Amino acid sequence: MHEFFRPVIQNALRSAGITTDKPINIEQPADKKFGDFSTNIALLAAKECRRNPRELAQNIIPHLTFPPDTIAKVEVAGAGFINFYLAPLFIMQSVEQVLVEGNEYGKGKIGKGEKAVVEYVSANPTGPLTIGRGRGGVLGDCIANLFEAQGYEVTREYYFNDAGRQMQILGESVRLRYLEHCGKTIEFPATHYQGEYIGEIAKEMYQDHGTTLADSNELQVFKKRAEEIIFTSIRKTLDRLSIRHDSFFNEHTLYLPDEKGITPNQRVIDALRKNGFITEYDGATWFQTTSLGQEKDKVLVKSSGEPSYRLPDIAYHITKFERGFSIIVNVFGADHIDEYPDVIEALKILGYDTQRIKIAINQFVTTTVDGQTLKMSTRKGNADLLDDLIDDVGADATRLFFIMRGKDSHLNFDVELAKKQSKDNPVFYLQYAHARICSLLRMALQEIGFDPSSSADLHLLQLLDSPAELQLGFALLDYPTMLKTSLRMLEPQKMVEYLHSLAEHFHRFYQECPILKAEPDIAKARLLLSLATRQVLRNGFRILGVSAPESM
RNA sequence: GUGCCCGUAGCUCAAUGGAUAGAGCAUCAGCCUUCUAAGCUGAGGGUUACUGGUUCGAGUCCAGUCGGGCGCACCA
Repeated sequence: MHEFFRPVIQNALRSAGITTDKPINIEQPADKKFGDFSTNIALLAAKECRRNPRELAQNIIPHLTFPPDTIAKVEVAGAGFINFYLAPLFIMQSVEQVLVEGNEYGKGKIGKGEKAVVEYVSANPTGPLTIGRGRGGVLGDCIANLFEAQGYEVTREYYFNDAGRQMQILGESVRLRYLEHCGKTIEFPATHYQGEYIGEIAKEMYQDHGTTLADSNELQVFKKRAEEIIFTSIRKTLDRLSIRHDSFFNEHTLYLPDEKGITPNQRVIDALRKNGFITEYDGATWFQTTSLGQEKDKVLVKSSGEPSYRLPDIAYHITKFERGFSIIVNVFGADHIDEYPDVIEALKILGYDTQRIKIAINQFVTTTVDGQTLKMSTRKGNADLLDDLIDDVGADATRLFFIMRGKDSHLNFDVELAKKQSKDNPVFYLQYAHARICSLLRMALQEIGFDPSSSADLHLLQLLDSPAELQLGFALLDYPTMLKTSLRMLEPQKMVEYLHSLAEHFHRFYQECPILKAEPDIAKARLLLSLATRQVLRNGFRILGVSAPESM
């Protein structure tokens, strides 16, 4: 809709002889009495034109030329806003569009021909997924959906590392527990993984191998088995939430030499060195971030000769550029907040267009059970498990609760609320609207033989003109804009809010307007409006990954 | 100490620099012999943590203060 107004206003400014370099903003006033849309261009341009904003607005209005039957009223209000009121006919014609386009309604083409990569979860296989990871997973999945809805070719990627120190400790942890099963007395270090799952893996290995592995100091067998089991469990958990990935990128590949015998990691070092950002001291190789104004240099290669995580991380991002992605999105939790600035700096030095990289950071999750707030704890056995939460409240509530707050807000996950089968629970509020429409349509088929697949009577929608109907119709035509806004902000929460208000508009319409008892043409028109609402709810639910129940 | 995020109704949270700061829950008052009341309508509830600044206009941007969270490894 914003694209509908912008050129018209642009032309009006020109023919009114007003020149300004200010952007033409199209807003949707919070209060409907200020119109369906408004622009503040007269306020912005007033200063450089040396004119009173209201007077300027009055001068612009006669030059606005809209297509017929689209705009009902244009007026100047407040300090100099120009407010637009849509014609009822225009609104209802837009509703027809919803029904014509169906599942495709709302989708855009701005990403056509562009490749985007969205990286999320990326947990190393050292233990089961925690609730905190779940939030990032759902956020990433929804963001990927938003990109797809605008026509991007999206790769959903999971970056992991099955080498490295943490995995070493994992193997060691399993081995120690295994030795316990073999009857040995061991000392289990506090630095190792404490979770019960370690013992379970060890037990399985004991059952398969007896004590035959006890004398070997070889960690590999323990590590391998642990990795397999844990990765399988992670993917199972993600699957329960319909979180999927197209690509699993193993950090290990960055340690492998190419045809010329050079590893991607080494190439990064070489390139940074050529630019004068590599120094060596204390036996290690450093990224000289002090010359970028930071307090300390950052280790790229440890004195042991192994790269630190930072180096492959840079190399990894280079592969994203080399693989032709024009948009690179990274989703991660607040605990990784310090991770990306160095990567960005390095990429900038190496000449990559870092504007293409978008970072979505989600703040932490606390859970409330029985009014008691529990804090997430890491690397202890008592971290809250995502699987337990899904068991408790179900996949739909888990997904929706994770994204119903802005990603920058700390999320307080009220487990009791998520379980409630009542109106307090936002999941039910949304799904109920959908189920209610389904029920209505079933009844309509029975009572008046309404055929939802027929498009013959679409024009009847134009009969509708009550406030409740028009507001619902307006909400429907707002959907494509919301999708774009949500993507621009990398914020699926906007969609949750939108769908909530859409459901609200529907419930009000349903309350105020009798449907099956209305005269036949009106009844059909209202059923079509309901059908369009159901369509938009479904399309929105698909973006959020929430199911659309036919009855409740 | 320092980097990032947050501070808005009793609670959980909204508000692309715009108009009288909004929802839900909770509280109170109404609406079912009628298409799902898991719904709708209405009322009360605010010095947007504080102090300055920027401008036609600030919850929003800038500086500082006070609170809370997360980081600040030759772990990832």
